Amino acid sequence: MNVNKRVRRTPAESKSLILETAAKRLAELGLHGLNISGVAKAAGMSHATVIHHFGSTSAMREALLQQMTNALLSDVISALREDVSPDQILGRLFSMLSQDGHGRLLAWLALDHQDIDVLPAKSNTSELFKSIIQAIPNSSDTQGDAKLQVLLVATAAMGLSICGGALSDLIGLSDEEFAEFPKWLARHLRSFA
Amino acid sequence: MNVNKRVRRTPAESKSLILETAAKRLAELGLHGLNISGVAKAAGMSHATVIHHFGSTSAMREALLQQMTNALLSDVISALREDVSPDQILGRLFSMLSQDGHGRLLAWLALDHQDIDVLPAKSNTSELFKSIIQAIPNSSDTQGDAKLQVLLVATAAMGLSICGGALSDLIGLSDEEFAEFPKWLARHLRSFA
DNA sequence: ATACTTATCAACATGAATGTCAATAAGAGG
DNA sequence: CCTCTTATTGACATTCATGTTGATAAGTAT
Repeated sequence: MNVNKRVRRTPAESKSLILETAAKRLAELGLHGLNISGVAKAAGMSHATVIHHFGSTSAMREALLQQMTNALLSDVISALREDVSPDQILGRLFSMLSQDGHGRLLAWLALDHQDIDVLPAKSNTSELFKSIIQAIPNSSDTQGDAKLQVLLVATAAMGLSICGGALSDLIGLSDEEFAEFPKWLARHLRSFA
Repeated sequence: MNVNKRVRRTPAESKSLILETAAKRLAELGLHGLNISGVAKAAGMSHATVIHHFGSTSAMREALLQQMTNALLSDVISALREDVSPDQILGRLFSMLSQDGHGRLLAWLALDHQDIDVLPAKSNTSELFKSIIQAIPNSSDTQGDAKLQVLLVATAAMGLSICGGALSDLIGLSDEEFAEFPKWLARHLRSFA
């Protein structure tokens, strides 16, 4: 039949192809999609190749999280540099966290190895939150409020990305009401300050 | 050495022993602890016995969730019947969800088989939410607000039970500030109405 | 062309988790 | 004491994911 033709990529090409595929599978298949064999198959290579580039499965997943938080960080930072009004920042963060499986991936990592130190991209994420907190309108005596607001937004976004649909069903929200949730939350957060 | 002595329990005893052990392991070891072999070992029986009683691993986990949501439901219902003031109800729900791994178990179930229909205890949970929504003070034109508040509390509690500690670190909250979070949220929710 | 580096892959080894099955024994009821 | 039900178990089979290794070939440099 076909002679075995090998595609030989540069390491950078391979890595980005793999991570791209992994991200796609995360979005489509959920966290099940983030195993070596599946990703490799979807990327059109053998799983040994993936291990060759990343060293291990968990390293691959951490690289993916790294990449995703980097993207998130730069998104938020550019938003902060633009003329986005400060009271919209939390809304932005919220939607960014609940989209693209960011929240799900974070949650999965936290759930899987609950021995937390594994949380990678720590410095990045920390920087991200600092930027946001500084950008939130603070009255001087509600110093801590900004942090609590961020915590609320982060936890809610995470919970939403995991269980949002199911919870909405259980609570009895219509699709329209459910879709309004981020705006509703943003409105109330604005009134916090 | 020792003659093989078998303990013969009634099916009810076995089941409750297994679920008890599973709950303990969920709290101590996280979701990793919820595998057949581990639970069986910790309960002092062979894993075949566990399968004999529950039929499968996932059935055991669903039974555990069933039990936990039942406990949660009766807790909340008794709280509703007592003289708990309505504006404390969300706080109660919040703490109940973020304790004992309720949130983590729910999240794990949702993450694992994201094919949602597996969500068991649907009727129970649904009833739970209905009771709570009815108990929330509603102005007539903020009919939907109660539901959104519940959604906020549920998602935040879930996110908190998964990532709370890590997020708090990343955001830079002190332990005291972090501990204040539920009260802080409850205070603001009260002002929603 | 030749040699060298290394990305790629098939095959194998390993280990964990789940589930099945037939044999055993504990207890209940006759 | 005998019988019958069934909770319990060890051993086996299966599946799946991860990781290893030696061989192969694609591309680069000399």
